[in-house]
Amino acid sequence: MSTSDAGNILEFPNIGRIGTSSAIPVAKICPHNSAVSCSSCRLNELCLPIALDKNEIHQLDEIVERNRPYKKGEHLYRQSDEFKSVYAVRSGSFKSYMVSSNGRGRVTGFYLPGEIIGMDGIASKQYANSTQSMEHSSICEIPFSQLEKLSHALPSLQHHFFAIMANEIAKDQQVHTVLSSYTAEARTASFLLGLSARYSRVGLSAARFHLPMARADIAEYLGLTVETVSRIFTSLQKKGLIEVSNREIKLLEIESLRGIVSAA
Amino acid sequence: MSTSDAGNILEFPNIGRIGTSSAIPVAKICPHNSAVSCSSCRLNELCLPIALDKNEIHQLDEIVERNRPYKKGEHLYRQSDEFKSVYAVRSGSFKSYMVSSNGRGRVTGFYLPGEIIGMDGIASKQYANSTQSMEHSSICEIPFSQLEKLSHALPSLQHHFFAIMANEIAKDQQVHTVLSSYTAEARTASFLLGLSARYSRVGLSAARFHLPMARADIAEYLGLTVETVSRIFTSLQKKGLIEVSNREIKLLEIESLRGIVSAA
DNA sequence: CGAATGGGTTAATCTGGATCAATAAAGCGA
DNA sequence: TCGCTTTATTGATCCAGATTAACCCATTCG
Repeated sequence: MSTSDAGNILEFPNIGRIGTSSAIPVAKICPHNSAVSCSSCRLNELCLPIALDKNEIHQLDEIVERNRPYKKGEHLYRQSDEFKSVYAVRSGSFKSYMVSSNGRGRVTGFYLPGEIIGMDGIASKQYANSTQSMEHSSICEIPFSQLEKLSHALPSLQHHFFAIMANEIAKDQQVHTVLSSYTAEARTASFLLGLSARYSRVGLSAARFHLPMARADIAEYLGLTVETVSRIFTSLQKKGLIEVSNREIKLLEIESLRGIVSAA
Repeated sequence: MSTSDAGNILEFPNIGRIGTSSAIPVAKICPHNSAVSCSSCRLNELCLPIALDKNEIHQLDEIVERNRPYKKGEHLYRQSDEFKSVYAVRSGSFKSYMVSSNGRGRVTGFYLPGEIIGMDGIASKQYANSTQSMEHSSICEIPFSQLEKLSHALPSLQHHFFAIMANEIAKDQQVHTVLSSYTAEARTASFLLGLSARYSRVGLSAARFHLPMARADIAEYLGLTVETVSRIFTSLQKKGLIEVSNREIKLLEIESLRGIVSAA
């Protein structure tokens, strides 16, 4: 997958690859306390520094602020806060959601290590979502005005940031397709395959992973109810396509899952 | 609204304004044969040249290619074509859609004058959608490699293009919310209000406009069926909130329509 | 420790919007 | 202008997924 899958989690053929990257080296997730610099961060091939040379990474390093870790449930920012920075997930995971007048259906994205959070605030100068840690997590904060200045100095950074944003747009359009036409089962399969792809790009197993989010979050994200998500997990398990135990997921028949998605 | 509402059509409070723009002057849609240069284009306050000074607009002008007009149904590009340019709608309208293995639910966006098309192709170097004219339309083509170079030379253009892309991201997230939780009626009301806002920013009436797209396109875009869209148009009309006659729409009770959306 | 709390599953029923079907009305090419 | 095709409306039925309602289990906390 790509440098930033942030904001959605669905798997599609042509989306999620950034043009410049060819073979992305497998990296391991950095532990919370590692990565005092981008050059030493194991995510640097997936995150902002992609395609930058050593000297350029050093310049990027200068503007990155490595904040204290976030506890589960802590907010990175809230809807309507003044936009100041974008954030790269170093470890853990985040979800963003919108508060709408009624109660339902508001999770807009999940963010895993190496992904960029907060780009929705750039245009209006305030964040359009609230974003919250789903587990103990750590973050690199990149003040946007400085990122802009640096992008101006480093054409490859400008190019890459354009690509990160464009990738987000392309994937949001895929999500649009999913939400507007897939069945509950196809949405769920697509969701699992998307997560799988995103985990595998940070060097974790594509076939076996931990869900950082509650069923209710998945349901909101996919425009379903908790009960439906739960039922579909059970039914996929009965069909032998996956194995679920609490939040541990094993994908047993990835091809069949893909089949469900493309039949949708 | 903002410089680029491209890709979705829903109205929301904080989305769709670009930070730098304060009071956007009302402009009229340029006729097909006008606008031989950005500086003389009546859309220049809404389109790419926003926030550029005279000299900068002139430089932008140099890279813009003003293509022959597109007939109804003609393709601007097709899914998987090599990405080369982004496009600004000069007049008319376009729709973009994705071909998925099954048949249904594939329209991903509508594009009106002043809006930017094709950004989904930047990341993967090929277009993720096909995009097609919905009526006799004209377009400005902006070769992306040149836009990138020029953005590097002109910080305000870089800033603005970041904002255009970010705006697209923010609005796609709003669409996510709509598709994942709104009822058919709320989706439709939201759609009409969004179109209204986009028409009014190019100087046309917010209360009365022509739908460039077929009911089937609206249905696909909103994740509904033609029948449902048709029924909801009829029922909104019976309630006295709108008046529909073929593709002519009059919004009679904008506040009530907003009420439907926020109750959703 | 027992109780409260938050997640998760399962089952029974209900319903909004899909599907199926028929007709009407525009648009359009010859 | 006619006939054909495409688009839109309306009605009757059906069904995927929502809703409602128990219930289970793990934490956590007084």
